[in-house]
Amino acid sequence: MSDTSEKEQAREKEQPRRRQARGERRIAQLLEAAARVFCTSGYTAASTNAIAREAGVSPGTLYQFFPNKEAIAIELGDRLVHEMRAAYGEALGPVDPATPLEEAIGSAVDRFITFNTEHPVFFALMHGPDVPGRMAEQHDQLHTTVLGRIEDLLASLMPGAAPADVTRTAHVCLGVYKSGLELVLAHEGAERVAYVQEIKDVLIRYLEPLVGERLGRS
Amino acid sequence: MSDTSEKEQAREKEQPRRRQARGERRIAQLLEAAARVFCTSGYTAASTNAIAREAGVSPGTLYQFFPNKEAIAIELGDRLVHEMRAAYGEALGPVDPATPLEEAIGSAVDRFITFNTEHPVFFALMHGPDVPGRMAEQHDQLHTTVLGRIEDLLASLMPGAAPADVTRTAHVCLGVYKSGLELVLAHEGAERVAYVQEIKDVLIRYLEPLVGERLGRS
DNA sequence: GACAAACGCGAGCGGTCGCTCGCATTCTTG
DNA sequence: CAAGAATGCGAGCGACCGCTCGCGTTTGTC
Repeated sequence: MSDTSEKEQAREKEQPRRRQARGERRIAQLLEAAARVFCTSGYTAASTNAIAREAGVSPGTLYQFFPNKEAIAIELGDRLVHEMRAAYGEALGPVDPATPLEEAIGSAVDRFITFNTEHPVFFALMHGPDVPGRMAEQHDQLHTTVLGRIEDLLASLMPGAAPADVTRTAHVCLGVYKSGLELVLAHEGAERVAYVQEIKDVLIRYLEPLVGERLGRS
Repeated sequence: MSDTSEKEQAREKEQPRRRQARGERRIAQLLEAAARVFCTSGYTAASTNAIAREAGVSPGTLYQFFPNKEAIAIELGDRLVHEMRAAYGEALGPVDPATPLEEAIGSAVDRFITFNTEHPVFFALMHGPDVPGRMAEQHDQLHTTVLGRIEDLLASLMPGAAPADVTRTAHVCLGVYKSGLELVLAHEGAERVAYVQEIKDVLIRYLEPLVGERLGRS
């Protein structure tokens, strides 16, 4: 009964499908178009017909490469997460205890701000309240991963704190970053730079008292 | 030609319509139902049929009292804003220079958190990325008002700062509050209280260096 | 009690959206 | 070149949504 569908699913994973170069190009083209549309309309309000039109193809062509609307966002999200991990995976890695707090926060914020400004669709997809089923899963997974990294980083900075406090502090840091990112994306040029500095200031001043007992320089 | 519609519009403003007590009750009932549905689904995803069902009436009855879906949210927003102004309008009023920073921030945060936890639909309506036309206006107006209040308050605390810096600081404060509110609403009991304290800590530590030159106590 | 206005109902209209299907075209393979 | 697979098209299906309309019921007024 379910043998067929299971086997098909398995084959889908192993051999994603026989594709020509043209097909791969169309997929990239469609994902770029989807990123633009998602950016301006959000996931739910974006229509698949609009994505196809933006890509300059027919709705039928879109569904040649994606089984449904959600799969487009999933694939887009997967590629973004992959790219983020490849480029900035170490941004939240274990921090050198000799590094001053300002420097650690500054470089982490800079890396993530750079990524988010270069890929504004990332914020649109991961912040929308509308994302359905499978996408929420993907979102939660990334959220948990990032949060875990921040917790580890914080735990190494404030060794005496209770786990619950570390978790709470991590949530606050991520929340501050997200709200700051919204402000950063809403401004340009010098003002944008100033807002980036504000994020760093907020985080530094928030965390400094918590890591006060750390070995100071000199 | 347009005479008729103009007069009707004018009359609509002056004499909102001949209503029976039953009608007023239905309106309140419908607004409560709408608040629940907006809370769980957001504005766009909420269907007018679902609101009517939640209120236990037919779609036709709903449209007896509201010209369209947007008007429901508008009316709900108006009542919430009115209630907020009545209850907490002074929360961001001119601050007594003798009040310590912690106390000023603490009481302002407490007031707004109380309002938002008692009316969760307020956050849902004012934070959703989906709000259409007229509602965005209402949202912007409130946003501008609150921001202006914060700016005035900050200006009195940091007299030496440039206006652009005050504006930026106000945006950051509001952003921090909003992201904190999200965390507060996501938790309950003791943990919720702890997150409220975190908001205060973030704001106090962020603002303290900026108002350092203020007259200190003793 | 008579009359009008307000209230209440729910089938259904017009429109959009996600998605399909039949068929034409292009590419790969032998 | 022939055959089959991949690609491309766009009209349109089914579902849902905002909203309407005709008609029956309740309420206020004289």
